[in-house]
Amino acid sequence: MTYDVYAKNCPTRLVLDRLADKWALLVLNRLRDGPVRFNQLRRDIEGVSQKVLTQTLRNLERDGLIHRQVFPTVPVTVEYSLTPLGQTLTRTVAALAHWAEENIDAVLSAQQSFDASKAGRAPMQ
Amino acid sequence: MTYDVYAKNCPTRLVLDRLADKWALLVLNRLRDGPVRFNQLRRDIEGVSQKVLTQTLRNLERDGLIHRQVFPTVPVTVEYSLTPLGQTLTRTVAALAHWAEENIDAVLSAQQSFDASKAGRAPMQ
DNA sequence: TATGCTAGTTTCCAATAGGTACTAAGCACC
DNA sequence: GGTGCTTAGTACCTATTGGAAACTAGCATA
Repeated sequence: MTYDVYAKNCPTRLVLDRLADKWALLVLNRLRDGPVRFNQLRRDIEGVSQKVLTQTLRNLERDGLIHRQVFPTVPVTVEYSLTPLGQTLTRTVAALAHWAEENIDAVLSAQQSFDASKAGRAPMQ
Repeated sequence: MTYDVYAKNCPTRLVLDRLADKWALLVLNRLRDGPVRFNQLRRDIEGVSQKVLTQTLRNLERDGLIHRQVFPTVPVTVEYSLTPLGQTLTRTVAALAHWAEENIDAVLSAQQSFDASKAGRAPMQ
């Protein structure tokens, strides 16, 4: 059986939904170089709240993309790392982040000329 | 100057925000093979509402990723196509969609075993 | 005893997203 | 003249998201 990302209710849509998440992409990319602890992720990925980071990690864990390991130290230590499945994703995710860094200038200037040409009109919603 | 996707307020974050959007990814992927009209996109990408598709297309146009061409036919025809900048993205986007189709089975079984192991506990929020 | 650490969980509230549905414009067709 | 087509714009209303901040647990340190 073949799946089709364009089809409604197709399971691949669920996967794409998960991947189409800014925080999830940043987390996956950050885990490329090895395990990282919760608060380290929180510090590295600026702007993510504790609650949302927890939710993101839980979702990624549920999807089998990352592994959560608890060390009974004091205070407790929790390390997150990529699973083999997650590792198959990182090449693509890194490419996306890399594209963003490479092409940001082109995007910003496109936005400026777009906004300039639409100046004065009311934006939608 | 180098950009850092992990930094708050970094412009690359804006780009990643835009790409981390299910509908945007589906639209970009759908435009790979050539120009497509508005209602054709609406039919192909099941589940997207008119309003959201319009917003998505406007954002992608603003970012310089797609081109909007109006033909003064009756009724009016509007064709969307990838810009050269957008074309540099399609390889990555297609890889993401392809990954989703390839690894859906692994993800679904991971979800099932995760849910089974957590059965009975209350979910967060 | 009080404070702090990690890794969350929970509650409350505000902002945003998104769906439905109505409207427009301009012409072809019946 | 009324209806329909395409591609929107807009209003209304609700559902979901997401932030801030307080709370938990268990133990170490001062």
